[in-house]
Amino acid sequence: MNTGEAVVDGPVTLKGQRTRARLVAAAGEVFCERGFNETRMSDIAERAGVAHGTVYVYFESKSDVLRSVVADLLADIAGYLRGIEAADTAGRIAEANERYLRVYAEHARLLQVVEQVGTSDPSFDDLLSDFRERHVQRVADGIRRLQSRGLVPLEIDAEVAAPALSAMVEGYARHNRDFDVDEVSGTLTLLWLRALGLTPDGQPPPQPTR
Amino acid sequence: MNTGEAVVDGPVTLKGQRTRARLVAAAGEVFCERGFNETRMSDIAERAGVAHGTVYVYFESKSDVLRSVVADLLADIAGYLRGIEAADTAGRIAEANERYLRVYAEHARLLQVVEQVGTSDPSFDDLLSDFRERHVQRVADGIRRLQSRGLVPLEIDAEVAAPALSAMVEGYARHNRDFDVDEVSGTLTLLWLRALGLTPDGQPPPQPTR
Amino acid sequence: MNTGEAVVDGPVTLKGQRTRARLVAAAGEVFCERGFNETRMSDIAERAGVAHGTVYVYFESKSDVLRSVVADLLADIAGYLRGIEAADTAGRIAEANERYLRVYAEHARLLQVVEQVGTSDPSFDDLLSDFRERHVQRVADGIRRLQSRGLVPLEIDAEVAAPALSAMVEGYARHNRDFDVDEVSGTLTLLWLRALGLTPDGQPPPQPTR
Amino acid sequence: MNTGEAVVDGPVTLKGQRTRARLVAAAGEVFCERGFNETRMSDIAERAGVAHGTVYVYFESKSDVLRSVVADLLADIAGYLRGIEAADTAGRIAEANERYLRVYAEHARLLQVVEQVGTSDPSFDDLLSDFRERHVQRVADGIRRLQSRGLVPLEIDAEVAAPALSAMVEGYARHNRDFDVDEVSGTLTLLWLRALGLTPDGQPPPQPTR
DNA sequence: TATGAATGAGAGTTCATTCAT
DNA sequence: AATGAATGAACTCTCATTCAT
Repeated sequence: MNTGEAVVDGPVTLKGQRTRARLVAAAGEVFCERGFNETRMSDIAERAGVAHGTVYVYFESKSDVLRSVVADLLADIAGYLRGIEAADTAGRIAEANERYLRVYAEHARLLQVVEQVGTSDPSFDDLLSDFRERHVQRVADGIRRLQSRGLVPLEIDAEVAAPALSAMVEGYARHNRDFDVDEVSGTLTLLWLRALGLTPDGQPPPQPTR
Repeated sequence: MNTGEAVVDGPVTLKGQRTRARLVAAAGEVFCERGFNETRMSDIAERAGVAHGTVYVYFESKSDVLRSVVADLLADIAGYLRGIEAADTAGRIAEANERYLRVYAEHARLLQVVEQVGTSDPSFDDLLSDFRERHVQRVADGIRRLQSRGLVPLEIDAEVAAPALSAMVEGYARHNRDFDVDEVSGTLTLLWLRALGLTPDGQPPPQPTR
Repeated sequence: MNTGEAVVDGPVTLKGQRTRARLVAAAGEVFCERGFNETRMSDIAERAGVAHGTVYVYFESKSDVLRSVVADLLADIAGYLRGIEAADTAGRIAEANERYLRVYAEHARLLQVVEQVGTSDPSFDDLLSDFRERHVQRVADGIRRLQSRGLVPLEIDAEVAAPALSAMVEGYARHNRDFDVDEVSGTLTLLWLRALGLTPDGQPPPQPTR
Repeated sequence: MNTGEAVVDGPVTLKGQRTRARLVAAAGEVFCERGFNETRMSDIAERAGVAHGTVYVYFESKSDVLRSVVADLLADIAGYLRGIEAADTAGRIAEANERYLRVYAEHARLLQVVEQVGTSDPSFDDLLSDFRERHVQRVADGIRRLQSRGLVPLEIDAEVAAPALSAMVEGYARHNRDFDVDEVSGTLTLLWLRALGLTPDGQPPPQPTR
């Protein structure tokens, strides 16, 4: 005796859960291939191997499908960026950048699609903005910590530098199709460190005169 | 009966030229407000104060309207970025960044819309990519020139640094609504210079030991 | 495997009978609240606290559910109208009208819904027409009996008066939401009696000259 | 240079006005034949001899089409009921009833359809209720006038009698398909007059003793 | 008996585009 | 050059009904 709706509560049975998962996966693929507006609900259904109407058993609308896809996506990305293991400053920055490039490259197309939708649906814009904002704030905190330790000059405004450096890495990944992470992440990290006044080993450069 | 088509040759009469101009201006506005997909041809016509069908006197399709809008836009931006006047390295970089931030901020929404369309129509993607690529190449040339003069270390890969630093500035402008150019352009230029190993006066820092 | 179908034979077990009864009751409620077309099978199921598919264990279609609801309804109404106890003519008419008003008011919404469906499904139209026709014929018989006893003038066509006076009472109830039966039934009966040429005590008025 | 929408302002050209009129006429026919829910927009278009989408040039939705049909209908009916010419009381009542029966019979099916829709869309219910209420109030005013002239006994509550007698006539027409107006209107008027205590010549009966 | 996932025909609605005037 | 009526393909979403479990 279950009066709840699958759309709201999620599927109850194992079969239902599998179908829903297939749909989310299929939707992710098709959105990447065709973009959001150009994707038909029937494309998603077909890709998942179910009937047209089945999509509406699990989702309320096409936007709702995308929302589920994005939820999975952001959770995936967040997990990927967590757990930096390097101990020293330069190593941590290098590792963070490398991971960012890697995960961004992997999901570039889908992120682009979400941005596309965000242009006309603010809720998706918010989703990305919030995610990015959290990331930027972590970076800003890191910069301020380095400043308090005297490793980064105070003349650098962390509130500007954090979004700027983040944008540098994200923007590189965004605008360069199929780059080799191993090749570019070194240079990007180098730029990042120098911009903050750190040497490649994470130390401030010797400053004889100043 | 007129042998030439207005759509191809452009309007002949003064009245026609004015109508066409009104339509392009109206389209720019409406695209910014609603995005491309959400804009109806009738919205454009209404905003321009003409009948629905009149749009097709001047344009072949909705995409064609956008193409005209974008042509104007990119020409405008290109003009804006041209003619840097500062003489020294740091000043030129500062001026370029400031102009970029300013023009980007002014047209951010429209650029975003073009990108949105680019997601599903490669011709618009190309338009932006080519424009950006030309900009990036100018930056890369600049970096290489500085390297050849010994002002920027050779360990920096200009082919990576140029798109990265460009992305830093563009990305900052993209993700920060309504920032104050005067406030941030200083920090961004500072980061740019330091990243390349230049001091704020455009000189390489004194390097006593190395 | 059971040879008899529940839908045709009615539920066998006590549990089944209870579920079916719950469904009919739930359907009656929801039909009243939303109308037939606007009611979803799932609304009925939900209201009855069973799964969507369960409705089809007991009913063949949505129309079939309504048919069951209507069967209950008409039986209920018929029972209500039966067993007039008053002995004299005026009293019988008054009692009949009062009961009619009362039972109609109670079930007004559901009757309206059945009529709504009758607009496109003649079988429901027939259900109501037959029911009404039986009622009208009883009234016509009564009028003719009064005419044969000389209490109602022969110039009144019983075949017209019966449906007309019935419609007067039904129509009053139909078009006046939440009227007070006790307040209006007196006037309605008075009109009815006078129309037939009877005084409030059920006697024809003294007719000195004619 | 017309920026208004046809849907709101009505068609500008003669051709448009004709098409709109054809659509309203066609819709009236099809609604009568199939009922509202069972009528497809394409049925209306087909009947009017235009393409599917053309309906949406003139109407916003299926309900909007019905609204236009009803507006025409009620205006037509109101015109029909206006302009009673008889001079004496009984004649006026007879004429009013006859006209009502005639116009109701003519539009019975469409009125039924509107009522059907009213079941789930209160705005249509209101349309009919308001129309009926105005009619009833005119009747009530008439009864009160007769009472003030001593022609109708004060014991009759005009607020009940008016809707009741109106319902008698409407209800008769509603429930009897294809009746002959000339045959029944006499009896109905007779009942109406007697109910109010008037003789067929519109005078109160001689009341010797009372 | 009961469940709830799955189906798919079908409806209303949208809107870029065409075209007669 | 301009109009605005007309088109119709295409799309999203609904929901009664079926069926495997």
